[in-house]
Amino acid sequence: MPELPEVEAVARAVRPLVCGRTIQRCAVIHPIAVQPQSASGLRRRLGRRRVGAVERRGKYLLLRLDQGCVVLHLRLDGKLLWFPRREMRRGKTKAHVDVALEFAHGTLGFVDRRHLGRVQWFRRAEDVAGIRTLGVEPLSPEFTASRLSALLGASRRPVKLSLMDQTRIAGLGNIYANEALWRAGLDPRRSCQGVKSSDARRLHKAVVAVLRRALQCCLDPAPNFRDPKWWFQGLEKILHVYRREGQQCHWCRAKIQRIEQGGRSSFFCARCQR
DNA sequence: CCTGCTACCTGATGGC
DNA sequence: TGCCATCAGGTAGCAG
Repeated sequence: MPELPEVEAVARAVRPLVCGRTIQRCAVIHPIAVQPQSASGLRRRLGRRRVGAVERRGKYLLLRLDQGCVVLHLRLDGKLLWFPRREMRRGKTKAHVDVALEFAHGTLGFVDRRHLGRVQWFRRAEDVAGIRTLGVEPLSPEFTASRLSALLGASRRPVKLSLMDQTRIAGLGNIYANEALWRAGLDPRRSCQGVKSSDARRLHKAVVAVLRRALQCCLDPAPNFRDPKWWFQGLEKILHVYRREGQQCHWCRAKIQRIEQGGRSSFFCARCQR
């Protein structure tokens, strides 16, 4: 499920739990979560390694180790859970956990019922193709209106697809691409070459505003890894189009429409977005 | 190089 | 209630 704001909030929440701590042991309960790597390889690489830093790149989460780094991707359904030492002794830890990183003070569990997410080890983050080719971080100073204009370029594909293209902008997914286009008043079907510089300025502002607002929402309340059922709450309240087909546009009251683009749902207001 | 489609998985939801 | 179809916030890999 998560896009940039959710992954950033997870990174911030997990950082104080594991930074400076040593992974005593890595247990791979469901090997699909580490494919195409091997469970034994991951165990060997992570065991007795110290976590130096926790970082986010696009939607990837990195645990920098004293040797190499753990690369996590939550994909659609992955989550992190934290089990304090006491719970582990009561044998609660293994429930639904795919990969467990055991520290002296507790265990960090990766769970993903759908098994699309991954926990893997790489010598360097750049060894991951998906990370190497990531585009600009939209909340960094490098992300400017003219940079956005340039990266949309003269392509004829719909602007919504390019917004979600991780090699152009890192971390924007279906929800916030939809929301940014609504906020910018741009039709998701508009071709990139049709996005003029005044549109690009509005779109740039909208992307930044939407992500900032969502991040705020994700940080408060902060992720509670100790509650196995926990996930980000309250995001519905900040959504204007996503999953609101047939409901009134919050700006003009016209009905929100749903169409399909690149196999994903796009939601927009045909009156406000042109 | 660029673009578009499919596979990968499992659970939730809604219509009949 | 049960069954079936559809949908889900992502990416890699492959074909054209």
